[in-house]
Amino acid sequence: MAYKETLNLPSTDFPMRGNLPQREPEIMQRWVELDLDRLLSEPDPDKPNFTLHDGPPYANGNIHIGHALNKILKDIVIKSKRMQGFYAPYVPGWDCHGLPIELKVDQKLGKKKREMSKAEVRKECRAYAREWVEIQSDEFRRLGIFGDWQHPYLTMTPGYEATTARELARFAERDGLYKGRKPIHWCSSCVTALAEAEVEYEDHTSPSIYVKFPYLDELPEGFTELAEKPLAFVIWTTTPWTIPANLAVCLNPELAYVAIDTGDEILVMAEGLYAKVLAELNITDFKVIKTFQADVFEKRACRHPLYDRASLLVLGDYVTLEAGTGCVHTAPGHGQDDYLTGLRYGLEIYNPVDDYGRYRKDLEFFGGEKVPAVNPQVSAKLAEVGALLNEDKVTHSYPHCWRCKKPIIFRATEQWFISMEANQLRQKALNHINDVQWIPPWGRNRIYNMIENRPDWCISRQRSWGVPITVFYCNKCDEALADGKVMHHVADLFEATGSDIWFEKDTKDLMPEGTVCPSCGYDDFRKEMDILDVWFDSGVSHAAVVEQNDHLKTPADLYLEGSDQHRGWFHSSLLAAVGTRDAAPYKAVLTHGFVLDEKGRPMSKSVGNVVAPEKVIKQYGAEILRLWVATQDYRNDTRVGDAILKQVSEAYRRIRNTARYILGNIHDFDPATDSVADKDLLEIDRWALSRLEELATRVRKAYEAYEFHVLHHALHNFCAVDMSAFYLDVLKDRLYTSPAAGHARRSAQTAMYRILDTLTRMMAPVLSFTAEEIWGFLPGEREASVHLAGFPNFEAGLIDVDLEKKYERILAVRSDVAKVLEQARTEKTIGHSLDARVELAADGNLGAFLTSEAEQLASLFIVSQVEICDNLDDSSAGENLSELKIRVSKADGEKCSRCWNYATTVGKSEDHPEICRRCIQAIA
RNA sequence: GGGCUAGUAGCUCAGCUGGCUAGAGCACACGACUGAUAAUCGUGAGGUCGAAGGUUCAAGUCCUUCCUGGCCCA
Repeated sequence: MAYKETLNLPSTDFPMRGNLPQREPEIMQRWVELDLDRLLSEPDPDKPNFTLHDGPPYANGNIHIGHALNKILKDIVIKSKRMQGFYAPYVPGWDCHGLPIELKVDQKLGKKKREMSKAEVRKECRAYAREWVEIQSDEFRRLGIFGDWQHPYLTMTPGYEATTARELARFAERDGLYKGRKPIHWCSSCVTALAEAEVEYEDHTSPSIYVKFPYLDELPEGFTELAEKPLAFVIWTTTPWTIPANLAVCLNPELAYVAIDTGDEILVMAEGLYAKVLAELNITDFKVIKTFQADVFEKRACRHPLYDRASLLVLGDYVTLEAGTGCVHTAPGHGQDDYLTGLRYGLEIYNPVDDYGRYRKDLEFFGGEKVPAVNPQVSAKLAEVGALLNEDKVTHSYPHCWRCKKPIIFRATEQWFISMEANQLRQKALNHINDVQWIPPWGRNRIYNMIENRPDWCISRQRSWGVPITVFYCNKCDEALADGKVMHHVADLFEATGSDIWFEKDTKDLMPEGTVCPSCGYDDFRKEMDILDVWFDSGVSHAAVVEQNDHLKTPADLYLEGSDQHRGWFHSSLLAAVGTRDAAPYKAVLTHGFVLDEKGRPMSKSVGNVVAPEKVIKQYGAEILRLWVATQDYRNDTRVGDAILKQVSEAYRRIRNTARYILGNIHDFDPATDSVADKDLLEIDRWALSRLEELATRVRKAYEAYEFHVLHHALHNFCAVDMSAFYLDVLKDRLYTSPAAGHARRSAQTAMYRILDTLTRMMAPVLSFTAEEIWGFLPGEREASVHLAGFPNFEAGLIDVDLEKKYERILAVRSDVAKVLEQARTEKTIGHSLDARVELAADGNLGAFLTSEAEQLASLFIVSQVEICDNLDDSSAGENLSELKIRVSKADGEKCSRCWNYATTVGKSEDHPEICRRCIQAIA
């Protein structure tokens, strides 16, 4: 027992268990004391700038796992860039305006809201957003995200709002801004526009009518047989009140249509629907006289059944065979598809219904009537003119107002748009897309297709919580004044006090003195009460943040968000920048997938499969969440759940224990005085450093390519396979039993020290807490924080390809030996591998190789003796190396009670009868 | 319905321009050690590469169709 005292056993205070939920806050405290966020935000003119511009999360609710994934990825990018030698500041931001917050505040205020002014309600919204910014800020910091948290950007601060207004002014200056119409959900009872989130779908009984639209154009070539009788296209609708607004009938160019002779007339509908329809109409005597594709009728005209105007035949692929006739009644002012079709064909976005849901007075037949109550009258009128084929009732899901619970309508209203064609915005945006690096590359096609096909950007919202659209209307001629100069004037006012003044000040105080209406010369105006789409807010962040912050560089090097942002922020940012600057706001765009549960389903409260970051942090620690991010190939969707997190924490423990073991074995090592020069290192130590350098190279490349899962697997594999299972295991004998300050032990310590130093730096961007913890235990002079240090430089001299080849061969032999040792263990010949004596034999090349390496094989196999024989009869053949013969037997001699190797020298010494000669020399 | 995208062992990932019995690690089973010990080491068992066709001397890798997911639209 006394001999144990002469060993150099590992010793460290570095705890085996991470205890992350407790320890992480302590490490964060250290970062605060070091003032790391500020130090890392300080510009460093000697370093190239790398700007990752943060996409602002919405300032409402606690963060979810998707936020965690996004922010951790950004943090890994920022930290790795910094360690690669960049100055990489990170300015986090929040999206603060918009409907969800307004609705929450509405709820909170309840009846009180009615007595409050718009400006007062906005103050409540502001306070509400601010509250969540603080909460989320803490939550993000708890994840170990570094950034300028003292100076985040908020889309609701005066400066930001001023920029938003200015960017809008720029669009106006370039004639990119115009007023048009678009159908929106409208509640005639509440007299208000509704957002999709305020619409509830419930069952509702509506009329169901079939209506004939008489064809009155020339027939296409080859359709003469249809000229013999009156010809009509048959539509089906459940909203008769929209018939007065009908401007077109839409057909699907992919579907076959038929003309049916019913005796007195010829009716047209889709081939796949006519049988069903005719049955409903009780028409039994008919004949299909022609089948055709609809495209020949494109842009030919029917006559409106009630009014003396055309209803154009148009094409649209959204027409289906699910219901109706295949000929779709199209009122561009009253439906989404209808609207888009209307735009494509240049139809008027016609809406004869006022804010209270009444037809305009001048509408023939129905003026002043309320919709949809007017439905029976419309049907009656259609019957009267002979256009109604059938009337019935149908129950279907229909939108209702969430507040008053009444059915709502779809109705075109005046809205502000950014034109996709003015200044060739669309084409320019498409061109710029091609100059951006999309990671993964398919992102390019995704956003390209969207920009190519999207309609003009509707930027107005009939809401309170947002940046006002800073235009005025002449009180005399009603002309809109969207003048760049005037708008810039307003923006300057916002700069000082924020956009609330729009709702607080009188109109004349918001306009430059002497402004008159350009069309009538009058000088009395009213302000627009609509606000801007929040996508416009965040879309101008390049102007409000990147351009205005001296620490950041324009255009940003990288935007990094979920793949839904091809439609969202990447999209609006691109349009906002190209429209005003003719440049993309980013050089590269990186996207990640969505976080799903372990079965690959989206997370939802109702399914009960939500994994909350907060809970993971409490149970495992933020570090495990960070490592989880690095285990997943985030370019696809990622999965998370208990089993996966458990697996991640296992991987974590392996890395942590490897570090701990090394720390324990270098506790008496001072790199400044005890290091062994490269050329004097023992062979296997040189091998270990060669492997390390290859790992570092792979890891460096993975960081550069943003392939963090590659780096994690490489790191983990290195710890588990190269280190733990081989190198560190083999090293034990040398470390424990040789003289503490002798060359052999110092050589091992030198290698181990360098390995851990490199590993720690390499893991720091991912395992930010643990790397910091290890850093504090590493000996030698070093920066106060690993996050102030850099990645190690590439040392080509450490890579020794020949040596690695040699060890590859040794490891193959070792693996074969291990199998035979296992057999011996099963047969109870040995327990520990040191109980064994191994005999090897092989012909030719391998035999010569083994003979040349004979000296160190016992140590590498962790057995007591290895002997190379000429021939072995009763032996096992290798599995890796079939020419290899292996025999295992009980080792010769006695077990040394100090080093546990068997040796014939044990018992030969009178002074030390229990230990071997090697140990006697070691303790001498 | 459209645009984009994914589907290799229970899990997380490799598998380059088609070419040796499809690889790691983890988890699992069994065993060893008790000087990394709520650790460590060894061995083993896991895959018709989503399915079906096709091209080829040869396909996880190329082509077609289908199935099942995801994001965004409609």
